[in-house]
Amino acid sequence: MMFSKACEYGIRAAVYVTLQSLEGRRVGVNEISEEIDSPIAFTAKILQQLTRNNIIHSVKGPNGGFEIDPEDMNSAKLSMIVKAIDGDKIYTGCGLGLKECNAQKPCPLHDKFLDIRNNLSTMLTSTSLYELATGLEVGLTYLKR
Amino acid sequence: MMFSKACEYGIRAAVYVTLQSLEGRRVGVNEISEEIDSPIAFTAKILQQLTRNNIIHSVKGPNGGFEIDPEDMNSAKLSMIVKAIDGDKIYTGCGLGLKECNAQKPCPLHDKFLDIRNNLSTMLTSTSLYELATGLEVGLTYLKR
DNA sequence: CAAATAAAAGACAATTTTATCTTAAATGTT
DNA sequence: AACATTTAAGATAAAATTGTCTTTTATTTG
Ligand code: FES
Ligand code: FES
Repeated sequence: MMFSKACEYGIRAAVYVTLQSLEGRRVGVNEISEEIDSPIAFTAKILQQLTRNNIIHSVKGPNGGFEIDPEDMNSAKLSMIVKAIDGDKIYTGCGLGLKECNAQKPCPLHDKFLDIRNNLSTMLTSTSLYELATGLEVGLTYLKR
Repeated sequence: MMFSKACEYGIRAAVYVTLQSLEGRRVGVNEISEEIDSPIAFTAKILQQLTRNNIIHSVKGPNGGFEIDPEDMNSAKLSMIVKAIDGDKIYTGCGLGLKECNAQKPCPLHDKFLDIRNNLSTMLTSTSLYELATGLEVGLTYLKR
């Protein structure tokens, strides 16, 4: 709706990886997709994207899996995940679908849309994986239902 | 990105119909899709939806076309179009894709997402077709580029 | 080194969204 | 009444997104 399905899974997966890395555990695709209730093979693809974009880190072989360096948890923002998976149309696209959002030749919704989009953008660039994982840790939030 | 393509076309079409109805002109699908730069047959389908939902009015036959009663221009809000075409997942869906947004068992993004969503929702329910058409009328905004 | 494990990569399949085309129904004009 | 015009409806088609399956590559362990 706001994000693609791939992006939703990507965020949930990244948050779960963060939570587990906080405990020093590396996690595999099977566990991840189980815990965030997502299609496993599709989730694997998405984790690959996150890895290629250096948002999380992967290790092959026995006892391998995905992890995120605790040092990076705070600097890893939602905006990075969204950009890696959905691209930046959410930041640069016109709300009414004109080629590009352009203040010189704005669509009728431009001003109002820009407002919303800036809110969203600010939220995404200021929210870290660490922040999201901590709510989970204390049982206040959920990644599946 | 935020709205489906169908919804984008729907809003642009509705605004164009409003603009023309302001001048007392009824407009056909061909002219509409020309003026908003959208695929014609697809646009026709979308206009059907808007008509079925009583957002605009259609007249068949020679000199027929689409129009909106000037009395309705102010009460016709963007939220109606979005709801008619994209449904209400934009209002009730969870940002991270959990079955439904639910404050009792919130996803990690719930609070922040709700904020954005409320902004968006308020914007959509308070913006009328009339308001959007007037900007166009005076040449400040555009429906195609 | 061989075997087992786990991610990476690539081909393929299903579903949804976007888009087109054809026929039918309604309405005004001659 | 016949005809032209224009929306409505329904059947298809194309493209994009979502999802699966198989093979390859890297790494650990015995
Ligand atoms: S031009 Fe449409 S949102 Fe800026
Ligand atoms: S539960 Fe996810 S947005 Fe409310």
